[in-house]
Amino acid sequence: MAVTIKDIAKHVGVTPTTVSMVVRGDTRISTATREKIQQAIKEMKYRPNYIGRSLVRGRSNVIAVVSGFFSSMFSVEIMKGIESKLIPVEIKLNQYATRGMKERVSELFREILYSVRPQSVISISLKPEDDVLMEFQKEGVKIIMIEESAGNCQSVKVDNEKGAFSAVDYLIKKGRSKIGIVSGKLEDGTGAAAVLERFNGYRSALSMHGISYDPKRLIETANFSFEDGIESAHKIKKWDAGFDAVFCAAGDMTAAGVIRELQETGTKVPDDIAVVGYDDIIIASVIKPSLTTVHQPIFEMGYTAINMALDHINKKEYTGPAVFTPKLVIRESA
Amino acid sequence: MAVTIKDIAKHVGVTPTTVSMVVRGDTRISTATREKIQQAIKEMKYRPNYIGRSLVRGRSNVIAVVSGFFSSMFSVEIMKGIESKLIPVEIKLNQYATRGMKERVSELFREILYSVRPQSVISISLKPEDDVLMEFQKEGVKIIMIEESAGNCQSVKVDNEKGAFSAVDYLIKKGRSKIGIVSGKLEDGTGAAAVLERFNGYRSALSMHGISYDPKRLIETANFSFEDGIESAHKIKKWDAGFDAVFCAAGDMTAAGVIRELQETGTKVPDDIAVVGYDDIIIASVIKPSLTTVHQPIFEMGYTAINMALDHINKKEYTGPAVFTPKLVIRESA
DNA sequence: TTGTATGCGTTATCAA
DNA sequence: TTGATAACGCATACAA
Repeated sequence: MAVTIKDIAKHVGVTPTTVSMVVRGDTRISTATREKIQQAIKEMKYRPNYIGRSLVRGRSNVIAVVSGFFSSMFSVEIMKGIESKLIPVEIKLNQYATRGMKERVSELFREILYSVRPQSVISISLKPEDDVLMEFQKEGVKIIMIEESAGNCQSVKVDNEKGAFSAVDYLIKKGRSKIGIVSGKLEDGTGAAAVLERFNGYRSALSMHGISYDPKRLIETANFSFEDGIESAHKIKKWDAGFDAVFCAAGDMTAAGVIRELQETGTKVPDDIAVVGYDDIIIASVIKPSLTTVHQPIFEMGYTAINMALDHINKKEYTGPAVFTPKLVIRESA
Repeated sequence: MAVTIKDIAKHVGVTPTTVSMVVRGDTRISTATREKIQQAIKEMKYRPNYIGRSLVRGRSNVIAVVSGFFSSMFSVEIMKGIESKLIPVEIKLNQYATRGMKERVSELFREILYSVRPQSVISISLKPEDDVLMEFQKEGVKIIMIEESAGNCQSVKVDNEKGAFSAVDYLIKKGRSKIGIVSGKLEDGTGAAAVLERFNGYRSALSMHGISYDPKRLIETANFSFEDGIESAHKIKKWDAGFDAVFCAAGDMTAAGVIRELQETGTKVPDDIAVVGYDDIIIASVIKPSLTTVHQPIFEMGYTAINMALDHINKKEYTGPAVFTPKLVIRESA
């Protein structure tokens, strides 16, 4: 069996209480006793059992990170930002994925709240129902929302509308007018704030330039995948509305699929159809033509989220940026 | 405060023991009592506190996944495989990253063993020292190693030597003879099993065809990154050894960098220099020319690892594949 | 079929 | 400066 506080206490000839105090760095213990105990801790290789500690404190030293999938490019980049922060070893990062099951979101959050009892939660593009949020507040567990927001939660956001606007505005200024949008599902309530905001940016850029919106140029996709892009390209070629540009709000991976399939079917990018992506993941600079896209400071968002979480744990007030501005990166595809 | 087993017991008029038994599905409880208790659990929204449960069981319901970085392509694909398995909600997936600090590997594993007390550990390309492995065995915590192996651990592997061999063999049969290798650091002890095996595959393919190995055609890189590829391309152009092909054992991302930079500096791929990658991540089919590469069944490896972990928890014997064979996927770059 | 008693490892409160 | 005692929520051996 593992070494416990009791073993140390017995070995040194003090009580568990005293050992516990030394372990936690309480200054009231005399130097002599402290040194004896620290010596024993080293010799006997004692390590605190986090489970016992959590039980008595009513809370585990966990930061829960919740996402639809941790394998998506966006989540990965967020995780990079989170991992770039030096997190104290005693704080655990737990991952929970809904695996795309929207109906499970609230249930998962409740499960995390009551059964895991974390210090705080970082939610990636996910938002549970209002009564769940209330329960979190009641229990004093903070939720940090990335790409979502709610009254009593801190959130880390990018201005999606501005990002989309800048992309479409650019296309129009380059002389394009039959501009389509490849978007995530619009009607889909949960976790679709970003989708809607980008769509709004697209429409407002059009109307600002006096171009009327044609619903035939809206292509909705579900998975933000390369394959979605290929499928979208088929629709673009098939639909009679005609296109001279596509703003791929569904992200670079999908944009890469669009470009690939357009090329395969004889359409020149950007000559026949210009393509602008969203995210600026590495693939954007690797494909040919390289992708003009809206850069998202995703890494920084992850870094910000973990800072907020740690500040909350340390009872400090977070005072840094929380809203990031995306930036159009011009390359070859538009 | 949250609802506990005691609250339920008081409400129904039984003891906590009885409630506990119902929660865990013990069949000895009479239907009448069981139903009353289940009713109360629903009404009062009781959820078991995993911390209490873990304490008394001496083990938390955690599967720890350890990796250098969770943001690497390889880890991401492994995570996809892990996530594709339906994991019972009461089992938690914890992530621990060494963040590339090799000297922290053993310490991190000990920390996980004694302070987290997980059910099992999935180690991605990481191997702690032997005495740490012994301690895990003594505590009955199983380590499942991906891309590594040790006496008393289950491991999930690919035959790297065979994969590298098939790539280089293919290049030679296509008429290339001045074949370089872009590899991870060879001398680097920890976590470098795969690097060495691929290098061996490269050499044995050469020697099988009577081509002598020229150390000037070995380019070592550190980070498996796109930038590493760019740097490698510079060396390829600069070195007097001459190249008509490059086997990029350091992976597709690096291969993409090599190709990009060769093209930028006027070298035609594959006409002047053929390039073969390793991994077959999505980028391989997206770049131009698309990348001939060795497909790694990384997803399946992750899926296998989580199955091994769950089988261990359920005290079943895992009986599936554990060694995967990579397969050369021929595209345009070679 | 249900209850009693005990303990898991740690910390908090209060007393000495 | 240290110790005694109780408590956190749950599970288990054993008794009834």
